[in-house]
Amino acid sequence: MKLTTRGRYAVTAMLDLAINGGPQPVSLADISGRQEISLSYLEQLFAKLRRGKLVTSARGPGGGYRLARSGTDIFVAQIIDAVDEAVDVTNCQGKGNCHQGETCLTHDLWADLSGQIHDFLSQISLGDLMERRQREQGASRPVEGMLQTLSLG
Amino acid sequence: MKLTTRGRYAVTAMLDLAINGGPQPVSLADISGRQEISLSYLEQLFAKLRRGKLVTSARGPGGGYRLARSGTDIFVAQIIDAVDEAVDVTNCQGKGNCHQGETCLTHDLWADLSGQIHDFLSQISLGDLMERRQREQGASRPVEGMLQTLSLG
DNA sequence: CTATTCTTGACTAAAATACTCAGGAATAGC
DNA sequence: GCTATTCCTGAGTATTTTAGTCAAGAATAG
Repeated sequence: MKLTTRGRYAVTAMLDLAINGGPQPVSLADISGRQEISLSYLEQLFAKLRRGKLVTSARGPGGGYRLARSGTDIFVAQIIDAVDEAVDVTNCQGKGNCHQGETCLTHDLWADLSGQIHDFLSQISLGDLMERRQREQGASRPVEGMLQTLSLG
Repeated sequence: MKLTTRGRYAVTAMLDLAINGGPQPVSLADISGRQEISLSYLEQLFAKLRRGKLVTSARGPGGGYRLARSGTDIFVAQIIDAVDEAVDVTNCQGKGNCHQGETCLTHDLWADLSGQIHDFLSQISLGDLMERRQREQGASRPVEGMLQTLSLG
């Protein structure tokens, strides 16, 4: 699990899709305009999102991308996984040839740690993010919502 | 909150310090040898860790670094914060001049998200990691432990 | 047909990462 | 005081990643 700006772009774009899309597909040009992400960069990201089966595409005029399934069934971790291939956590490339075993232990440890983060992000769906967004637009009050539903704040 | 290999190096090095250190300081050369991290790179990392008041240093022969306080009081989030300066999450540099307000919303959203991860990593101390390590060495059984104490698995 | 939109691959500029190198300052032990 | 050890700092550098361009093509709605 890596946490970079690319993942942020992808989550943002997917959320745009969840908000502005529906039965009709949304073109990358639209997302590019709204979110100020370069079209070509979006093309790269959506190629990966499509391979990850998170979106489906329709070519031709009026075409674009749709969520492959309901936003309540697409999770932040899945989006990040699709665009940010996992880091190789081990120095020994998983061969386990770190001499005293101690080195490898810290590697396992880090792998577990990022596993935990992964689990955490697997609990947050696009639906959650949309829900929270609406609540904020109504009340113009920050945070809350998600923090509570996720019982971590 | 960024999650990169640099942070991993830092956590690994700090854990090495927690395990192999005590009243006596540990030299970077030792850590370098054990963890196979280049000495010069460690020097850079520890300069930041020292500025972050996570370690104290002693020069001269027999010198090295010590944890600035108990391992149970040093948290993974603090280590990562010390070496990986936070990302600027907004496109608008916090000016709030994203036109329709919608753009800014997704930014806030991501900021919250990484805030959550930050909170999460703020719950894991070096002490926890050491404790878990011992449990594993004794029982040679993976994961468990931390997963439960953190009530997230 | 034609304009639109996805699809792909190759390429590139800029930034970040993971280092190296060189010198200096402090200090413990002789 | 000398010397070896260790931290400390800054500058530089090779590699990788990121973010983005460019060009050509395929599908399809109208």
